[in-house]
Amino acid sequence: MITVKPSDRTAAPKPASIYDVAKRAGVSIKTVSRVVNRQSNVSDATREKVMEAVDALSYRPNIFARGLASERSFLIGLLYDNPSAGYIAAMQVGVLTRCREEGYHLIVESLDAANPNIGRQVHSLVTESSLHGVILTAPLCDSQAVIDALNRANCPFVRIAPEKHLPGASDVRIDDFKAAYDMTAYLIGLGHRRIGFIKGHPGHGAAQARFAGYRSALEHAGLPLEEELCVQGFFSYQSGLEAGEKLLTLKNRPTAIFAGNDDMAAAVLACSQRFNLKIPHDLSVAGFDDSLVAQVVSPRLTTCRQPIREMAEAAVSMLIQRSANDGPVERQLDHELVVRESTVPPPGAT
Amino acid sequence: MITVKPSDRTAAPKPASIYDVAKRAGVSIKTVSRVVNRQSNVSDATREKVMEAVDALSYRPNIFARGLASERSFLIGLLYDNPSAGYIAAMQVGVLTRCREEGYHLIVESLDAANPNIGRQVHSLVTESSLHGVILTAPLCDSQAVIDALNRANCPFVRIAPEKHLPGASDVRIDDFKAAYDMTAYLIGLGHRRIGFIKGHPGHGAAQARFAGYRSALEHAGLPLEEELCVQGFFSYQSGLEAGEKLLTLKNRPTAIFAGNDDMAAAVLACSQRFNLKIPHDLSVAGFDDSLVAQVVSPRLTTCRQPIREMAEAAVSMLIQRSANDGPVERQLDHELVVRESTVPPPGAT
DNA sequence: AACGCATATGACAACGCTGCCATCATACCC
DNA sequence: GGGTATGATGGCAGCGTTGTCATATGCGTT
Repeated sequence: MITVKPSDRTAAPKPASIYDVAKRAGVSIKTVSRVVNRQSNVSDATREKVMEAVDALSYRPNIFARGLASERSFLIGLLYDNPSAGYIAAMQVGVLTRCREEGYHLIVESLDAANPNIGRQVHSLVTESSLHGVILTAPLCDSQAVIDALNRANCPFVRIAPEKHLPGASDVRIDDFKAAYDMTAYLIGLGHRRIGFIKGHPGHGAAQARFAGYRSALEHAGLPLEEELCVQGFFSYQSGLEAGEKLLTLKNRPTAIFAGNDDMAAAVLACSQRFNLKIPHDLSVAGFDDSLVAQVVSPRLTTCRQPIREMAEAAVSMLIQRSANDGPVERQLDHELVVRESTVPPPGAT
Repeated sequence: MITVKPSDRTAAPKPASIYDVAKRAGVSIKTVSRVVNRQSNVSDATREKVMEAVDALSYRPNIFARGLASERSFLIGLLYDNPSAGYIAAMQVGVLTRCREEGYHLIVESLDAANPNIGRQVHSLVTESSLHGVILTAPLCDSQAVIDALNRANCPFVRIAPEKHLPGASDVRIDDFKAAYDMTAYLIGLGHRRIGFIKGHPGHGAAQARFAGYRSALEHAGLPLEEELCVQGFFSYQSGLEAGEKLLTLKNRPTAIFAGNDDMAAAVLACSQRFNLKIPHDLSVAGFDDSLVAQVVSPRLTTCRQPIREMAEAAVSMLIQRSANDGPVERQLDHELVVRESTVPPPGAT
């Protein structure tokens, strides 16, 4: 019942080669190569002829021949180890967008950051397919072994939203400090005076920066920093549950809780049910990241969006423009406060 | 402040080539090639010598040279167009696992299924990099243009959980009929007698199969199929909201609702709040897919899991084993009923 | 001893492209 | 008018591997 037309299968579908294009355009293959690679020293007339032939034959250079003959592989590697699904998906979209625009292809590899052989794995992966550059996401981007291997292979790389700072690395990130500052200021603006904060994993640079932003905003508003309102979390749902419990059992409980990421904020939501608190009426909750969770919990979370897609695009651009011998670079993109239903003025506010 | 040790950058990191291995093992490069490709007609002694050299030098064949010289590219393509994030991530993990095991690499491309040029895009992508095979996910896997292009390029492909049936395609899927049957039977087993069903998008084979499974389970249990309990949805959250509304305003409302996918089930959860129904106490809700949503809503959804990872692995295996000239193949994997907190016996049950 | 046959190994071209160098024409300078 | 910079183009080797074919070796048969 399911069949294939034999004709579909028999034809040998050889794509057009550079020879075909050269013949059709009446030039040498070398000239075709020049045009295709946008090199100079080709007359406009010739370029046009070649372009026409390229279009007519739907010619696309063979990536293997290209990779073999030149140092340029037109291959970007995306390396990750088991990150959040939404995160990697959003990133990949951004990466692919830019790759397509630039005629690059994307090779994806998932690695185990805990594997002691990780450095060797990365090195052989990179050299064997002479990747043009690689993009690293958490937690791989926080592994010194990976960075070292990449440097050893002289392979440019960019880390996206790394958590720790690592010497010799190029990064794309947002300003976590300012983002947390903005969120806190927004909550203060709503009228909140007692704002709880759930810290992220200590040792993660981003977690620290966010906490610092929170403190700074309080300070600027002339609000005291209260010890009991700042509890330690570890970015996990579970840790958010425990932290939320701590905050909500306080005699003088906060009117708003700002969690270091969305997972922990979602945990606070779940937790508050047990305290019979209506969100946002009795308690405002804010998260960070604008991950998928933020949009599917009820009420949806006010949070701070990292422009993952744009960050990924920026990373590819950096990779394509830069050479391995440039020094490390840091690039910061704008975050965005996403106000949803989980935050309102505190109870009793005018 | 951020610096790179110069030594890290200067070394030219040429990976070992087949020549190095041959020299070290004292054989010709051809013999090395034979060993590496697991071909026959190599003596055990020679094989061992070569293997040792390969290990010592961490030799890995250059993918470009390989792809250029042979028909085999060791490249698997994963094509998709904007699917759910969790879905694509889970799939990718499975694909990567098998690829790694078999020494293949993964190239990912995101395409626009609606683009009229899609066929040409796919064709040139496949031929230019002579992909060994490609894996298609929804909605690309339901595009006849894509299938045609692949067939034209003589490129093997496997579709994962396709929604429509398409002639000449190889598929990996679960038994949607049986899965929906099982879920319905489970609800009946809990004591439910009035079970609402929210249908998926008409025209999607899976949606139809699920509805058929639901009906069949009712029938086997001697329960009547009631028109008013079966409402049309379209797999979207929004459609689930509307469908839920319809079901919950019924005079004789169901004690359980089985939605054709998790998104619609999550919508029923949200919807039931407005009717002041406590889930699961007043109403049991079941979804389908075990997508991320199912785990983050509260209460977490009872649902039916598609083993996406395993399906992806199976797809890669099929691609590696099969040649383009084999006919299309269908492979079915086991689903799994995931019972969580959203389903309990109906109110008033013993 | 001569032959056939299977098994093991190597020599060499080819894959499609780019890098390097050579060539040729043109334009400009003193 | 001879010399020299500059732009446009082509010839050819070589990238690291595999496919094809040739060769060598060992063994059983007659």
